[in-house]
Amino acid sequence: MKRKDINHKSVNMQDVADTASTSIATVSRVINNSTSVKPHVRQKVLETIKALNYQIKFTSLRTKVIKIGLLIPDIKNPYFSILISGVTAVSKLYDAEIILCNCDNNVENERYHFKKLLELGIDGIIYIPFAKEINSIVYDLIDRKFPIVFLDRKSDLKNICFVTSNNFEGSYQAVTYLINLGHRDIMFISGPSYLSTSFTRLEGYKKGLAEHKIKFNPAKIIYGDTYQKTAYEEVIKFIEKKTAHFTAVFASNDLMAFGAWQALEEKGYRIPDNISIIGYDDIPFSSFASLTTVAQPGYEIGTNAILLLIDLIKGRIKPPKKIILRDSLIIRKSCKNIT
Amino acid sequence: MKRKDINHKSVNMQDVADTASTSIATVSRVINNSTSVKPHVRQKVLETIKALNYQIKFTSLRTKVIKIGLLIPDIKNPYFSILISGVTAVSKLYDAEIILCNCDNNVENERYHFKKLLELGIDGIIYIPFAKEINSIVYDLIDRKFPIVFLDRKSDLKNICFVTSNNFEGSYQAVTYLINLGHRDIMFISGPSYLSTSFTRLEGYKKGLAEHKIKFNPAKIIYGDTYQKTAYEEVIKFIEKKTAHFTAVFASNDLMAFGAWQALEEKGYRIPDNISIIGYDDIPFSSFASLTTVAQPGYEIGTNAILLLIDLIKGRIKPPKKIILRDSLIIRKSCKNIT
DNA sequence: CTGAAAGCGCTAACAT
DNA sequence: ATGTTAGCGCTTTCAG
Repeated sequence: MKRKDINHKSVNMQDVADTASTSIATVSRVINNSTSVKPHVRQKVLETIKALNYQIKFTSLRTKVIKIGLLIPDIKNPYFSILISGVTAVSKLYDAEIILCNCDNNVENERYHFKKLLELGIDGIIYIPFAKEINSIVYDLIDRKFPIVFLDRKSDLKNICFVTSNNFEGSYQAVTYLINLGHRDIMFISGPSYLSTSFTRLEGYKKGLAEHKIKFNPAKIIYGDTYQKTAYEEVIKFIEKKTAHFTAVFASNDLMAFGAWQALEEKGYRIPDNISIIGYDDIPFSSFASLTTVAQPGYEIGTNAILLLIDLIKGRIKPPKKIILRDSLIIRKSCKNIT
Repeated sequence: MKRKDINHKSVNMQDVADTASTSIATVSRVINNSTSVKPHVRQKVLETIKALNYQIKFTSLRTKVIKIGLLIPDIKNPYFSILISGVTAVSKLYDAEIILCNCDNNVENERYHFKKLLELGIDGIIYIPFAKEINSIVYDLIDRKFPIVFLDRKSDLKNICFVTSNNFEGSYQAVTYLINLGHRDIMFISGPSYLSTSFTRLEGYKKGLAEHKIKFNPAKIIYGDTYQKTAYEEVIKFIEKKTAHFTAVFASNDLMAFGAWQALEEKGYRIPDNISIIGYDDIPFSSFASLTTVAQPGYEIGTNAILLLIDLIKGRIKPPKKIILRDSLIIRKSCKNIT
């Protein structure tokens, strides 16, 4: 899409200078309050700007606004909305421009967006990985020392900056809580195993079991894809096949917890009377549904990410740098003591 | 934030031209596949680009990518997430850049974002109004014929483009459904009355009552602010004060429906046994919670909005232009027949 | 087919 | 205090 297709001829700074009988430099000075300009000249320029309805623009190629690309796996996941609200809140403080890229959990989209963002001349990227394979573009960016911060994924990559939360600890807490409530058969609904969050949460789950001498049973693990729908379907299957006995479900995110909840209700179980459920993320709905869950500080992850990115862009810090925030168990009413 | 603060010196097109022993114009031609370039020259240029790790950029001031500002009242509202997903899906087809602005339901933020967007030289704006007063900047934009499309608000403004859905019809259907189920005392939780959606939905509610000879009782109207929390609080108050008798609640959005639901449960009512509830929007959670609701085609509103905006930007159409999509009642399990 | 040069809208260095 | 001019990184005439 080229400018020439666009129907919009507007008055520019030179026009203002001309009709105000001064130079373009002076107009620029007035607008930027840079060096002092004689009051009556400034006055005149200001008036001319109004008169011509000139739209001030900071589009010089020399001095640019910070442009940040925000790559989101799935805009419809409420957890990411919270995270975005953290990013946008801080962006205002720096007058930074946030370019939103929704990948819809699709690797092709991700690749497309990386390419386009780079072509747009962005200054940095906030990246939430979701795919199995790290996009080759990403390796390239890291090599080039391009400012990029990873979210929610520790990864084996060297020399990257990331902010995440302590998923291991959060998961461990959740499982321990269930065990203390008397549960020993705990179904775990994992996200895709290649995501560090999923993996780490599963590890936390295992540690919780191990610490209470409960044998880990792989049959009790379901692999979902973060979506509510898939979790629902998998749990239905699990129940129909009578795969394994369980008294509690720990889902790797709230969306999947709700999918499981729905499936269980449909199969005649009542929550928490027959089955206890814990989720992860603490999306807004979880409070409504009284879902006990592990809260991730999504907003803070967002604010930390952009702050870190800006430091990177300004060259104030160099990778690697990691920020790990704390997750915390929020006890509500979806779990029952069965001792 | 100025470019000079930014730590990033990169190879540019001139560098490529130099080491490929050709001119910058030729490099540009190769990149844009514009005029034909001799195969071996093209080859050489391509190799040089790789060798130097040159990042292709479309940042010329002459030819620009379409930049669209997306002003969202509240990114945390799942309904807007759906809408955004519609916008971003289409944006890809045009390689358009979407600049996300989250207003957090705050007029100052809205003003800030309008100002900044304009300064960034965007080509058009997708605007979801939420404030009582239309920002003065907006009048100015309309006067200037700046490409802007309004969402979810019909408004009294002349010569604007908007896309919305038939809220009147949707609301009317919902109320009629409740009435047919035997409900005559229907509490209505409105959004802010100055929003056309709120207003129109209230009108639909009134029409539904009128058609069945049920007298409209203002005492049964609660005014919320779109948030779940406020609806919750207002319903609690309503019940405690025994303001009016009701057997059903019709909320102007799902978030508020859930707020009401929460309040009712807390006060000992069971849904739908004692009270029936209908919402509006059909956010993803409503299906989980089995909330009967009026579905707004958020995704389609988003796609239509950006399509319309691009037409506006390209000068293919002129305001006014309105697109009105259809809302439809989704019957689930939050309502009960009480006849 | 290709290079030189003008120019997009603005800022900043340099004169005066 | 202000005007002139070079340039940001690229595209696009215009010559040749």
